[in-house]
Amino acid sequence: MKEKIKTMIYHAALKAHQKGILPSPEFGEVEVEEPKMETHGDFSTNFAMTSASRQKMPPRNVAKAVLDHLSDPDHLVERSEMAGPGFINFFIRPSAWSPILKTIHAQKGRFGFSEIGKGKRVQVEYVSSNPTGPLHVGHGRGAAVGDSVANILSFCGYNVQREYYVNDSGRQIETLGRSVLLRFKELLGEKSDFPPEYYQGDYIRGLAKEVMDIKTKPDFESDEEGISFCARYAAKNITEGMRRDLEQFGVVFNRWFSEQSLYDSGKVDNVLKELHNRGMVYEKDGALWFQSSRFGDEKDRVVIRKGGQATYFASDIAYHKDKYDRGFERVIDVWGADHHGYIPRMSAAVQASGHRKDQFQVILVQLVNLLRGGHPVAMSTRAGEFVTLKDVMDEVGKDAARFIFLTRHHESPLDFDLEVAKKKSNDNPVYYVQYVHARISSIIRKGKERGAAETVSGDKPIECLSALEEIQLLKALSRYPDVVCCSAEFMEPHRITFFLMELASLFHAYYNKHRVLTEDPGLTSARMSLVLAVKEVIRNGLSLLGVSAPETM
RNA sequence: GCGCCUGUAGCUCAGAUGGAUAGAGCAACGGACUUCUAAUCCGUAGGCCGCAGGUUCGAAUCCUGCCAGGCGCGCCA
Repeated sequence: MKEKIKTMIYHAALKAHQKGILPSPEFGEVEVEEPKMETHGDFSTNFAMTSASRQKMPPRNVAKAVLDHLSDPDHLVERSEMAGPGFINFFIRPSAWSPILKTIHAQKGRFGFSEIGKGKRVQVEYVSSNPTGPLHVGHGRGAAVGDSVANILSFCGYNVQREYYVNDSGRQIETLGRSVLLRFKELLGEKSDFPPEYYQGDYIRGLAKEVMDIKTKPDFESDEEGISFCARYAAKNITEGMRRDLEQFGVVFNRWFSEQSLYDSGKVDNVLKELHNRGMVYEKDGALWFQSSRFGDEKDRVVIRKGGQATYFASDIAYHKDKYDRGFERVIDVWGADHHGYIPRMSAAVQASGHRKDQFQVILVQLVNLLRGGHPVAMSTRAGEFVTLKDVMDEVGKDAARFIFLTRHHESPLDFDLEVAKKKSNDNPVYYVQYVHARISSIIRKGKERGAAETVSGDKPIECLSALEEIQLLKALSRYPDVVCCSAEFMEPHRITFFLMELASLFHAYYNKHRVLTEDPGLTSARMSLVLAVKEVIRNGLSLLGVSAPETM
């Protein structure tokens, strides 16, 4: 609808120019918005104001020229007017909204899809938590955001791959091995001072017990062998646990990419050699530095330390190069907001390997404050005490957790209250939205019992949908494709969440005021068509968020 | 000290590319179930959009400076 209005304005301006009323043929982009106030119509444009200087005419004269040349072959507009300093407002004929139902019923679950991605290959990497401990709530938010962004991009015509980067190499893994080995030795009766820099959580003891089951006696040749065995065992085990938790959370990756594999295949060495050949690395103070400052970072960064070990950054350079080598045109990383200082150097690395700056984007996800009944839940990573993602899922359910994670812009901190998330009331937005789906499902069932089933084809006359609440619902449904598009463009799933809450609110209001199943078959059919469309869009939107749409509640 | 993010109703938050009189939910108060699911709805009230300047026809939105909070500034990950 909005697009049609844009076209109308453009054509009117063109015609006015041909008749010599508007001097310039340059119109710029025609912008159309939906005014907040009903008295300003259904759509409004500031076209006259933005092109006033170009046309060298007062805005109101430009507006008049456009208004005088509007043509409306589909008869969408009931009336149009000039307002204020030069706005042009359009009032849509109420019956012009209902054709959207036909589109929805024809496209079903694909309604709102688009081709803006043009099949472009894009990779979304998310969660990528170190395999040194279970996933906690913060990772859950990252998972929800990343997964939803991937869903949305895919829906908008991108060829999306979902990837998890496993940091299964380096010091932290060694520390993990040491931690497990030490607990293992404790189980064998050795006294130890467990160092504070080791992983403290109880799960380490659990892993040590499992190691004990495999190695019934301390038959490690050396500590080194023990560490390496425990490290490999623990990392594998923890990664498997993450995979299970994420699956329960509805998140499934196309690929789990091992950091270690980058070393094994020589890709880290290769990328450093390549950078060396191109003069982008240099030695200083016994270390090897990458010239990230040439690409906008505030200083150069070490890739090989004095002792000869590569930094995490070195494998990250190799990893990101590999992403582009695999053919991804766009790479999106979802990171915790505390890593934001890492963006400039990563971006520099991407540019250094010959890619455009805009081919690499990072979505920063802010932290989650876990509450219970308004009071903070104590969590200390150092002491290894934290509420895991699995705990939260088991307590509040997958749907509530995912939905609530997506009720905020990803860059604003989120209070997650376990009590609220469990509540089955208006406080809890997920049920508010899902309830719409269940209510409509119930109406459909009742309708079928009454033999109204065959009237639900969606192709029946729908002119009788003229109540205010019906027009509002139709307008909201018409907006959905635009919402999805924006959500994809800005990588902001919360736009869909908010849209769904608004649509749900409109539906509940409608439901309370009007009956769908009436004595009038024509009216009943039209209303069935409307609520079926609402149901379809609710399900459609929820699926982009990774939330289910129940038939009954 | 430098950099990034945030600051909107009592609380939690929306307001993309600047648009007209600032938007929800919660909490508070008052109403609505003999009806297709009350996990719902209707009504009332609530605001120097952190502060001060600037840019222009027009600013919550853009620029500058302050104030407050969070995060980051390693040859850690």
